[in-house]
Amino acid sequence: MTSETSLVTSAPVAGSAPAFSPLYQQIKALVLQSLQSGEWKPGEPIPSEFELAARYKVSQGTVRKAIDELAQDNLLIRRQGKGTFVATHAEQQVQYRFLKLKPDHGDLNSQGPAQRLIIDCKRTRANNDVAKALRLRVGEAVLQLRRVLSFGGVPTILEDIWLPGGPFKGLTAERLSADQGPMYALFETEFGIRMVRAQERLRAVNPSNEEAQLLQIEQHLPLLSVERLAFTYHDTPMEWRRGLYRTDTHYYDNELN
Amino acid sequence: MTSETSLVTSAPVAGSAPAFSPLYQQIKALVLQSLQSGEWKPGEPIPSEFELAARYKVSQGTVRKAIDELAQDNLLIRRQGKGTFVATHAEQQVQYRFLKLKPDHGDLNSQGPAQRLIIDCKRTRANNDVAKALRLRVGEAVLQLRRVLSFGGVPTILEDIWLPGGPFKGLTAERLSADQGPMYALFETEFGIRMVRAQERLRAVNPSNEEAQLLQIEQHLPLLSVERLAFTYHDTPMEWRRGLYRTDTHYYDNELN
DNA sequence: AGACATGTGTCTTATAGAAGATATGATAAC
DNA sequence: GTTATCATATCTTCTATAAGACACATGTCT
Repeated sequence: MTSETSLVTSAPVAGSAPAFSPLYQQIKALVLQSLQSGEWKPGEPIPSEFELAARYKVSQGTVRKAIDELAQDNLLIRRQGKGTFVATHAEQQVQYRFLKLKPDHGDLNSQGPAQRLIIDCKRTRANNDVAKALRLRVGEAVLQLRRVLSFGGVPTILEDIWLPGGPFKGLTAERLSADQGPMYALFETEFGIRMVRAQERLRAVNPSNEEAQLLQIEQHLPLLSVERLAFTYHDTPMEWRRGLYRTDTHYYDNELN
Repeated sequence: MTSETSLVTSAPVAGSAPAFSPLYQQIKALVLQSLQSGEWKPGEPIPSEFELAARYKVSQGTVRKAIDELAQDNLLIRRQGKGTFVATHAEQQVQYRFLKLKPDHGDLNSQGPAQRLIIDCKRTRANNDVAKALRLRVGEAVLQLRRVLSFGGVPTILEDIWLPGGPFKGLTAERLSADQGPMYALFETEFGIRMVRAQERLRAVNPSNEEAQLLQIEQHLPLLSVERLAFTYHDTPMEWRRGLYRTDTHYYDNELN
């Protein structure tokens, strides 16, 4: 253990502000810290519930409740009999966890994996919009890339992606092209950055001339514009992207509850 | 209690099929049944955890876990100190629970409540698509209605809605117009039907001439098409609707995790 | 108005056994 | 001897129970 982490007891100091939280929430925060610090890496198992209970000097049940919530948020994955693992984007089953586009007929992977073509990849400076989204100052170094995703040979998604230059120092078009598998998986292994959640804003738009050409479609075909802000731990934005989806052969699937 | 509901013990009969489920899952199913049967109505409190524990002859902790999951699914709402309540669409706070459209600036309700204009309301027969979605036979009676939602006086959403004729017998345009508040709230109070979850499929489309006129927009403005299938308890589809959203002044908001 | 009681859900601990996964060692078959 | 199979041990998460303290809401009594 790195330091003595004293936990606030459930009985707050009399007369003090109501700034206390349940034990299991504090445990949750501590586990989150270990996740963020990289003590346990994506795909690896974390210590067992009893180990953690001993480490934090609480009961196993309290650790359980903390882990339950983290598993709920898709930060951890429980596997009975095996252990609890740090979630990753590199899993075969849940590839493209954030991609909600489905073909009208069949399955996304029915025609083999997606083909990825990188159109452009350059370092540049954050403009107003990008800076605000990524919480940078205007003019700070950012990495910008543009790519086309094709399914079964048909160009379906055009994406512009902006990444903060600091955390992603050393990312090149070659590195991206060489890699198979999802981009978010590469971010984990190469840069230690895990995308945890994202917020998307959808609109119907008409493509520009250039965009229509890249997708090999007529310009009058409306597209689904998907602006996505992706976050790492502690709600830190780490990627901003804008995708243009063809929705004449696919649809964006969403569950409400 | 209506009948003796014998629970399967955690030790299944030796040699039998592995068709058993945890106790709390069985409790969850029983509670669900009471919800569906209308024993506890939307907005009302359900019995306390200890009461339910006594009723089902299990411990309070087991009931708790069952209720936790139902609360997770938004079927119940827990309020510390007050009780656990059947979720409803009639709440002030969570009005329009299934509407994910947000204005670019400000709040949906900043300019007062939505204005609703019913364009059409007629009984008709299910065509192929509607029948399949609502699990009816082609030609069965359905209720079809078309309406326009305006925010701050600006027509923003055009919706076509199909409802199964049986469960919604007696629904008229007058009844709909008279009612303030969300449609789903009226469904609860007047027809005892609670929409529990929904599935949406989004596309970018060009409006037809008629659709553009109803929304008072140019026909070249692309719209977000939102097909929604809404379910009651036990995954029974009870409504199919197709909305056309203006997304030049609003956006469809979605959280991924 | 304040103090108190009561009923609700919330949190924490402790104990015990079930169920899934995996390694190890004994035993049988080849 | 080697390989296959089975039983066992042990580790993990999962389920269930019980008890007590705490927090929140809402009364009732003083």
